[in-house]
Amino acid sequence: MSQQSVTMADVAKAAGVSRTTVSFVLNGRTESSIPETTRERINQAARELGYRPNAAARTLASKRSSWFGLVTEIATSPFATDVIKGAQQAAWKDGNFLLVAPSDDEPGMDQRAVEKLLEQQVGGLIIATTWHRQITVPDNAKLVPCVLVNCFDADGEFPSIVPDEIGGGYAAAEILARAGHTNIGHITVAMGIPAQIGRQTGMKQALRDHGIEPDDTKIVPGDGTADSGYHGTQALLSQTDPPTAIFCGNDRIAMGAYDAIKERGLRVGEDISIVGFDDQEILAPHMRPKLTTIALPFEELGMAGVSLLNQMVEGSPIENRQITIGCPPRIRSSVAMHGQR
Amino acid sequence: MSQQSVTMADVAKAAGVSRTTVSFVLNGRTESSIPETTRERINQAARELGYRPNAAARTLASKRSSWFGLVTEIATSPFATDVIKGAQQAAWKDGNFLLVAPSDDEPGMDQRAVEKLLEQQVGGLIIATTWHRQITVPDNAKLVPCVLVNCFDADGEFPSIVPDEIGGGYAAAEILARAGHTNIGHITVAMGIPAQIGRQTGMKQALRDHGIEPDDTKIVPGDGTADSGYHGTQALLSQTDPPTAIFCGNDRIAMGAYDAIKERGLRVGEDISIVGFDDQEILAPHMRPKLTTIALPFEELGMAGVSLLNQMVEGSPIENRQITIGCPPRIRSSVAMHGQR
DNA sequence: CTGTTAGCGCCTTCAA
DNA sequence: TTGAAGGCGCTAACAG
Repeated sequence: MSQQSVTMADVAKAAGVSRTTVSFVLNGRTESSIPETTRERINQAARELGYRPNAAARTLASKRSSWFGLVTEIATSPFATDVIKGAQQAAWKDGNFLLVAPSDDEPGMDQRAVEKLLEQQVGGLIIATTWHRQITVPDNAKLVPCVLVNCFDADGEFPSIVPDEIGGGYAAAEILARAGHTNIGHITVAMGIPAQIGRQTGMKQALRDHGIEPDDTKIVPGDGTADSGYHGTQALLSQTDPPTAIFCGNDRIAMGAYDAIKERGLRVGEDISIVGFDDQEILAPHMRPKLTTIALPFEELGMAGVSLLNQMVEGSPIENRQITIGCPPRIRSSVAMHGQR
Repeated sequence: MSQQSVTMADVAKAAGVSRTTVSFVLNGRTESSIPETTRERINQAARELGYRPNAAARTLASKRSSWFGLVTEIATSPFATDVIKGAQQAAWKDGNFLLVAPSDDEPGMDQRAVEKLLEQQVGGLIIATTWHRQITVPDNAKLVPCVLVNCFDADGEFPSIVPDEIGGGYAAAEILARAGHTNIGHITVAMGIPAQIGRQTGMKQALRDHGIEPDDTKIVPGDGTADSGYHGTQALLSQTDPPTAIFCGNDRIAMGAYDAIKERGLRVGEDISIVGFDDQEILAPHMRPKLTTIALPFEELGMAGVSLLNQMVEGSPIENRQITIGCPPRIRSSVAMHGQR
């Protein structure tokens, strides 16, 4: 490090006071009130000398660092980067940093990542995943406060923050039902994952609440790819009584659905209504017609993660160990009113 | 921090040696050779006690930290996250961390970000942007080694690493020319930015090299959105001698182009060939037909950034201050052979 | 209200 | 080959 090194002692000397005094005013301690003039003198000296606090020294002396560790595979995938963004913003606001360590499928890597993070004296840990699922948390993560984001552990030992898949599925189906559709298809994401289960459950609930009996023959299993959306849509539209609306398990499925619909000479948002899920910013607003979809609140997940962590670090009791965050609808142009009531 | 605190002194005591000795073996110093038995004894003691080095103490004492700072707006945008990924991997491999600080449009914010990073004793700085462009670097960034990634400063004071836009444009046009197309349209990204200028320049060069005289009436200015691709394509296809192939300035433009083409009852990859740019992983491989495009080497940019930084920190002379990294083609299914030679 | 005094955990030079 | 001692820059009791 080639930084010039101006220390507190230097500032103290220049201002003609002791290091303690400098430490107090520079850290804005109010408990012992120091004359405004002294204060000013010190601040000025610091400025003139170009004093810059040394975070390592501070961490060492105070035994508390200004950063949290984030271990995640997200850094490796473009899908959920907003959780990093949210976490970062929240941390940054308090002058804290996020140390992000890449998570890896290779077994044991997570443990190593956590280990490195602990060496850096992180005050807390966030473990985040790209897609909502169950994980097993490395043991050493228990050494500091730790919260799970977009994932959860089997026995709920760690507080976790996840999207409200059920609510999202409900919202999606409701949009369609409210538009007058009664014959609604669904193409799922990969079977068995929380997103699939939750969204489908929510959808069925919404249908029932709107007086529509869910029909399992209208639900075709997909795998989250555009291809599965394409083929799923073809299957649905080939039924004898084809749906007038389809709730696609995610935006990419919707992308495939668009293609299948257009290929049949039908029009999305007129003949067939589509609702997606995820609200991928690169995709949804750019489709033709622009896709009505349900947003995954990644940024909020990240923010909630650090704020929960903050609470834990400060020792506040946390009331809610399983926080679920709503998935808000993004109404655009792929849904049409259908028939009359 | 609630970590149990086992220090080197503890290990030393347990192993019956001095702290110095412990420090030497734990850091793998070879210069003074310590008996294998002692070594083993120390390692075992460390393991048993659960010793974990304290990075803050190490940084303080050695005056060199194990991290680089990355200031970027990328953390805020899903478009170029791979540069973080690449940088992180490269850093992580050496046991180093990346401290990433959000960059902000608000003037002065970058300076503040750099300031915070310097306080953390970063050994070097990377400044990265989402899209290739010129920036002005905050003054304080000069205090440590600093490299620019996906951007550059006006007077080339900082080493910078950027994608080879010209080469990419050349490759795109060449794919089309080699497929036998001679009437090739182009829809640009936002006018005046390096991507637009470089790609267009490369394209024209490729055409000339293939005996095709560039025709400016075939070049329609866009703005990088799917909408501009849609309208640009309509314009192109309405010409009296419409192009048989279109080089779209980016993948989203290509997305719009697909829609316009399909709407006219033509088939992408048969009647009209399309080449994109960027290779957005969420988009390009999911389009129908899958989009042939030119990849932006984000990950490599990031990796090159930290490896250059490593060199600088170690004081190695750097020969190349302006590194440009190739944009490799991704051949998929949107280009068809055209006519005979 | 301000200054003195100890460390924090580790690295590193110097002796032994 | 190993041990002793000093110091990195800062915080935090505790005096004055």
